[in-house]
Amino acid sequence: MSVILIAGPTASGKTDVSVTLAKKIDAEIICTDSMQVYKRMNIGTAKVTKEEMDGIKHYMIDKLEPNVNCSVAWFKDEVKKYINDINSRGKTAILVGGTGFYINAILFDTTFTQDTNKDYKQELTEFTNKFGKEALFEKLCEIDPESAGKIHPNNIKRIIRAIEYFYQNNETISSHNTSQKYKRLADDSPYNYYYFVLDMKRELLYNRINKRIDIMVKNGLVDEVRELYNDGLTEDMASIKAIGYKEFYPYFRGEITYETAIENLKINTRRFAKRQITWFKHQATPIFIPVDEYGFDKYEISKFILENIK
RNA sequence: GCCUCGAUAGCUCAGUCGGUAGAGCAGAGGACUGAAAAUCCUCGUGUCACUGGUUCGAUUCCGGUUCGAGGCA
Repeated sequence: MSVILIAGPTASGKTDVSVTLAKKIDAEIICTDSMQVYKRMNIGTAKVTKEEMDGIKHYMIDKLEPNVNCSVAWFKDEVKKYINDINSRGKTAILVGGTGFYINAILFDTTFTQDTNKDYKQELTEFTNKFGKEALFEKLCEIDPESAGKIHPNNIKRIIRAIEYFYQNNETISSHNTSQKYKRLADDSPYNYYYFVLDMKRELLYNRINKRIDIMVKNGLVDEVRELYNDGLTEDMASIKAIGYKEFYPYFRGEITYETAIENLKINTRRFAKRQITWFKHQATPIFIPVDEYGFDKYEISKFILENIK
């Protein structure tokens, strides 16, 4: 089974390139994006529109209500099913998206055992609020010194997961992570994959981000977010942690100005793009395509991709 | 025209009783395996406006110039 991956930071032009390529080779597209799965979040997530799809089938979009939290394990299983289905019909699957963590889970079939224990996680969160993060870290040091050496004491989220993992599996998360990471290092994938990342000079990317946000706002982003806000969706939900959404909540509450909200949105998007680039550079081994050197020409870029998958 | 205040990092500013400087923000680098658009770590950035003078030594003190803000005419 073979898949083509088109990844890259936000605003790098993935949608355009992927549809152009899909039309060329009669492929179908699966979105590997942690936020485009949510319904009612269209403008802010830069979700493909019907027109942009141009007749190409897209999957993993609008799969969840914004009040349901997505998870990698679920996402991976869903994508796997779609890949199998597309391949069984003799078509190629193109995975398009910027969530590197999800992409790796799919590509190297990360093993996820039993469901997470939300109650226990909640318990640990309450413990932290009561006794402090130092006490939480102490706990981890006792049960899993190896992980304690890898996870920074301030990274409460990771510490909780490590403790939870040990509690559930009686095995340290560090040994689990090592075995899963090995699959990537050994390039042990169930798929014959071609992995591309759209890349360009940082300054150009930042200009595109700033411009795109202005367009999103013009297209009604604020109204889209306000609807979610008015419907009682709160900032602790995974969906509302999305960039383009969380920035407006303080504005709706009157805590910051409209201008500040927009500026925060731009800053957060730039930082996000930077983190994405770091991921692709170090947690994956893709072929980087300097799209600026191709004049952002989707046909030229598709041509390059085709030349590299033979 | 005169008077006063200001000019220091990309931005907002602090500071140096004279020994060439530091905060916040912006920015850069990194980690990452069931919240990942999340979470977390590390790190700088300089003709101290220009020009004379005093001084062993001036970004700092004194004079002039330029620019900006305010005041008086």
